[in-house]
Amino acid sequence: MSVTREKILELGETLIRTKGYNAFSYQDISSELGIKNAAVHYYFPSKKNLGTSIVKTNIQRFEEMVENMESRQFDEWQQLEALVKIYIKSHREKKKCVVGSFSPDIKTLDESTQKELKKMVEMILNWLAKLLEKGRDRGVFSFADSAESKALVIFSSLVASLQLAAVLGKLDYKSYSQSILDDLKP
Amino acid sequence: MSVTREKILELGETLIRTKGYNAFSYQDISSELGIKNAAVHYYFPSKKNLGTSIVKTNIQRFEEMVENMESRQFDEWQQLEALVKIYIKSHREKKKCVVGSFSPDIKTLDESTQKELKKMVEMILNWLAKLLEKGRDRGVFSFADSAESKALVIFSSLVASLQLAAVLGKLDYKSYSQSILDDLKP
DNA sequence: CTTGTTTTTTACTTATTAGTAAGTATATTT
DNA sequence: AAATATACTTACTAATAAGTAAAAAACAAG
Repeated sequence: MSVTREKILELGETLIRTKGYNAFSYQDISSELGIKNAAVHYYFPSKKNLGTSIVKTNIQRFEEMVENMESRQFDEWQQLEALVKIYIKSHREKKKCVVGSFSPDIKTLDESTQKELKKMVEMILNWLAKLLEKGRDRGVFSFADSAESKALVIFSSLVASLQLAAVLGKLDYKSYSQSILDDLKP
Repeated sequence: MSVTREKILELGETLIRTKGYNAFSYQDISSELGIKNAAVHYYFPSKKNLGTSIVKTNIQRFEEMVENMESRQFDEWQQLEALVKIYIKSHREKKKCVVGSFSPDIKTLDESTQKELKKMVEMILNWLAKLLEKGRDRGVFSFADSAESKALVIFSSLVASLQLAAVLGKLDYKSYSQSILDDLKP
C-alpha cells in the first residue's frame, strides 16, 4: 500500500483525536505532509471517505489485538490491563480515543462512518462484557450488576476520562485508571 | 434581558449539544429564529463569545441547583439522584451534556471558553467528591477508592454514556444509570 | 524508447463561514 | 417634538472549506 496513503491515514487520525472531526481540514493534512490538497483527495475522494477508513482501520487494529491476546493466552486481568494501557498511552500522547473523538460528532458524520463507529463500539462493549463475565465466573473479578452494564460503565469512564483530562490539564491518570481496575478486585 | 438574546443562548446550547461546537453556524441560529446573521452578532459579537456565555449560563444553573438542594435539605442520595436525572433527561431529549459536547473540541475553543469549561468541570467534580465523602461518612454510600477517583469515574460514565447512547441508537439508559447508583449501595 | 499506469500538481469552482460597516425602524427619554 | 439609545437589516468582505478536471510528472513494463 502507498506510503502517502498511510501517512494521510495516520495524520488524519491524529488530527481527529486532537482537534476533532469537524475542526480539521484537508489543508491541515496536505500542508503537514508537504503535498497538495488534491493529492489527499486522490487517496480519499471525500472527507467522509477518510473518516470511515480511519474507523475501519481501528476496528481492524482492535480485532488484531484481541486475536493476539487470545493466541498468547492472556488471562482476564491481562486483557483488561491491555485495554487500560491503550488509554494510558493515549493520555500520555495527549490524544482522545477514536470513539471519544467521533462520537460527539456522530450527527454530522456520513452514514457509513456512523455505521462503522457503531460497529466498533458494539465490538468493544461485547468483548468487554464477555471478558468481565468470564473473569467473574473464574473468580478473578467481582462486581454486582450485569456484565453488560459494568462493561458500559468501564468503557464510558475510559472514553470520557481522556476528554476530561484535556479540560483539566493535569490529572493523575495512572491512579485513576488503577482505581477502575481495583474496583473489580474480589 | 432581551428575549432574542435568550433564544439565541438556548438554541445555541441545543445546537452544540446535538451537532457539536464546530459543526453549528450562526446561520443555523438566524434561520431557525427568523432573524438575520448580523442580529446574532449583535448580541454575541463572535462565536467564541457565544460559546463562553453558554458555559457560564450552565455554571450558574449548576450553582443554583446545588443551592436549591441544600436549602431543601436533600440528603446525599437525593442529590446524586438529581444529577443522574439531568442525564436521564438529556438522554430522553437526545442531547449530550454541555461538558461532553465542549470537551472533545477543547483545543479549538477560545481561551476564555476553555477556562470556563475547566471551571465547570472542577466545580462538578469537587461537589460530587464532597457529596460522596459525606455520604460514605454517614454510611449511606459504600465505595473502595478515594472520593475524588470515584467522583471522576461516575462523572466520566455519565458524560460518555450520552455519547455512546447516540452512537448505539438504542440503550436502556434507565437501567444503566440505576447501575451507577446501585454500585454505591452499602 | 515508448506505451501505459499510477501518483501528484495546477488551477480552478462552489459553498459556507465568521465577521463588519452602514443604514433603518422602533422605542425611550429629555 | 427632538434627541438618543436599542434592536435590528442590508449588503457586503475576506477567509477557508470541500471538491474537481485536466495537465504534468514519475514510474514501470514491453
